[in-house]
Order: sequence, then structure tokens, then C-alpha cells
Amino acid sequence: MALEHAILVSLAERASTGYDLARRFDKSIGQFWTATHQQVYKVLGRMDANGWVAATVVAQDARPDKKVYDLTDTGRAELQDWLARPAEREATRSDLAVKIRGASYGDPAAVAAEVRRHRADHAGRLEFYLANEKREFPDPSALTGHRLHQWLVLRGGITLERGLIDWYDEVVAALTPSSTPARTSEEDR
Amino acid sequence: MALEHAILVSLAERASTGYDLARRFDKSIGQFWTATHQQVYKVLGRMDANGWVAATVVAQDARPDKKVYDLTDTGRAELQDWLARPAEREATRSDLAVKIRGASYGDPAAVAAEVRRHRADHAGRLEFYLANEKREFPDPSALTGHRLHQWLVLRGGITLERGLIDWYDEVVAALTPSSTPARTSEEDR
DNA sequence: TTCCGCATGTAACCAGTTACATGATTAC
DNA sequence: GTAATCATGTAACTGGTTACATGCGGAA
Repeated sequence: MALEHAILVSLAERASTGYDLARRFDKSIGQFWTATHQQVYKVLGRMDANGWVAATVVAQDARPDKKVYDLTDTGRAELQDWLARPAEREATRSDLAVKIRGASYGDPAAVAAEVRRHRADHAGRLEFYLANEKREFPDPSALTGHRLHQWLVLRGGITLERGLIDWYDEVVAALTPSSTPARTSEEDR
Repeated sequence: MALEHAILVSLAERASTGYDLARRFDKSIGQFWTATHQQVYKVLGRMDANGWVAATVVAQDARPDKKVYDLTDTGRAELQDWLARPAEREATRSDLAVKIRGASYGDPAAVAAEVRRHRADHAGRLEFYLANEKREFPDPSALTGHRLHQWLVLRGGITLERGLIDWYDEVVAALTPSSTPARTSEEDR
């Protein structure tokens, strides 16, 4: 039950339409919280009914009308309150880890290949984050306020991606019968 | 839809009761997949109906009867098949990250305190994993087969916990106005 | 006597996913 | 012509959580 709060944070940064929120959940915020547009609209409706957000209908030409949502005072108070409440430790769920654990009940080489595929995927994502960091936060030491906090979350993404990549490398090395003990290239670090 | 498969892996390692499976999901397997006993019983029922597992009722004295589940050939085939299928990239969800991102809309110091709390929690968990590793896998280079795979998953847990701790340290440092620039102790590394 | 471990479940609920639906404009 | 972008939604379903329920035996 935290999509509500992720939306509150997102709207605190900038008033937006459901459509736009959904897109933002594919990008920066989506690093640690994702949502489809359907889910966003549903929750936004509930939040509106609760008085946490309010919509302004904006007519556009050559475009469908849109509802721009913004926080109400109640919403802002709820956000503040939520920030002070303790957060649950989040349950990590990983299909791939379960597959690694079960590798000997199938074909370990196939599992290794799958790990390699995920390794590449995460390497790409890491590169994307690093490029973002360079572009958006060229001078981290000068950051304060919400820009600093945004950067910190990006740092989290970077650190976790690096961890995953390291781990996947370890797994691939252990699962590959290595006729050549040469390691995979490190070009992403 | 992967609790099924986590259970298949768990049962491949050892036939067990639902109760026992649920407990194991709090421990080793639970590192990357958790489940309550209610959920386990429900899924186990479905798997039984599907013919993936079969139960043997064992009467006990001074204890309630129990149903010991084991894989059927169909279940084993399904497990093998699943291991060869590609795994989805798992969506990371973190309340705490959302709070960090939104810190300036509340009290950043309170968020920092919360991060510190999680830091301690993960440090404890890391210690637990490291102790496990020492106890259960004293000589990793000698490992093969499913013991190797179990160790690899434990390694993943260790790597990810370390990453989280590093990140939390970075966040705490950035969020704390640091009259004393002394870092928090490193006793967990 | 009170709590913990063993052992199994049902029922209600909630969050999130997938499929389906509409409709205009703009870029290739 | 065809796909992508903007823009909003409904409906059915699924996976998982929370609350509730039962009952014995042994340890503190």
C-alpha cells in the first residue's frame, strides 16, 4: 500500500496527469516503484475520493482533455505523516535466484545462460543510470534539498545494479566449466 | 506465479510438510522468496490437484498428523521445464527509497533516522548470512552440485546486503548535517 | 498457567497485472 | 498506411496478506 505515497511524492515534485505519472513510473521514480497506467488511474481515483489530490480539467486542442492532479493540503499532510512513519523491510523476490538454487534439477548451463542474459540487462541499466548521473547531477557535492534526495536514490540504483552484476559474474564463473578461466570483460565497471 | 516453482525446488531438496516448507521460506529459501503458511497450503493444494506433488499422510503420536509432500514425475518435469524458461526481470520495490526521494516534503532528519534503523537491520542480516556461510560452507572451492548452488544464492544475499548497507551509509552521510564528519563504524565489513 | 512448537486450514480482502476499449494527431 | 504519442478508463483475474479457527504437548 505505497503506490499512494509514491504518487504523493511524485505530485509534490510536479502536478501531473495520470498519464504523465504512469510515464514517470517507468523512469526515475520507477527505479524503486513501478505502476501501470491502469493502476495509477485506479489509485488516483481513490486518492481523489479521499481528498488527497484534486484534479483540474484542462482542455487542449488537437489532444484529448486532461485532468491535472495536484496535492491538497490533506494530501500534503498525509505525505508528511507517512514520511515519519517507519517503513517495512521490503521482501526481495527473485525468480532468477530460485532458478540458481534449483539449477541441478535442470540444466545448469541453461541457467548460467539466463544469468548471463540478466547480467547484460543490468549492465545496460547501470550504464543508463551512470549516464543520467553525469547529465543531471554533474556536481553532486553542491546538491541540497530534493535534488540531493533524487541523486541519492539514483545512487542506490547504481549501487544495487553493481552488486547484482558482481553477483551474476560470480554465479556465471561458478556455473561455467571454464575451459578458459578468463573472466568476462569488465567494460561496464 | 513463482511460489509454485520455489516450492518445487524446495521439495526437490527434501520432501516436507506444508508447515515445514513455510518455515524454510523464513530461512534459506526465504532469502529470495517468502511465503506465509496460509499461502503455502493454498498453493500446495493447487499443485496437488495439478499432479505436481503428492502427499503421504503420516500419523504421529503426541503430535497432529502430517502430510508429507513430495514431487511427482510431472512435478519434476515441470521444474526442469521452468528452469529452462527465461525469467522476468524482477521489479524492485522499496518504500524506503520513495521516502528518501520525498524527504524534503517532511522531516529529512526523521527519514535519516529511519535509514539508520534499516542499516542496522541489514547489518544484522549480513552478519547472519556470513555466520551461515562460515558454518555451512567452510570450503567453497570444493563445492559442486546443489550445495554449490545454495552457496551461490547465499553469496547473492551477502552481496546485496553489503550494497544496501553501503548505500544507506551514503544516504545517512548526505542527510546528516554532520557537525562531526566522523563516519559510522565499519565493524560489519 | 501461559506461551511456544507442531500442524492444518478457511475467508475476506487488497494490490497489482492483463486484456479490452476508445479516439484524435503526428511522424515515418 | 501504420505505428507511436497523448489521454482516460473498465473488467476480470491472480498472487499474496491478514484475520480467524482449532487443538495437543512440553517447557518456563
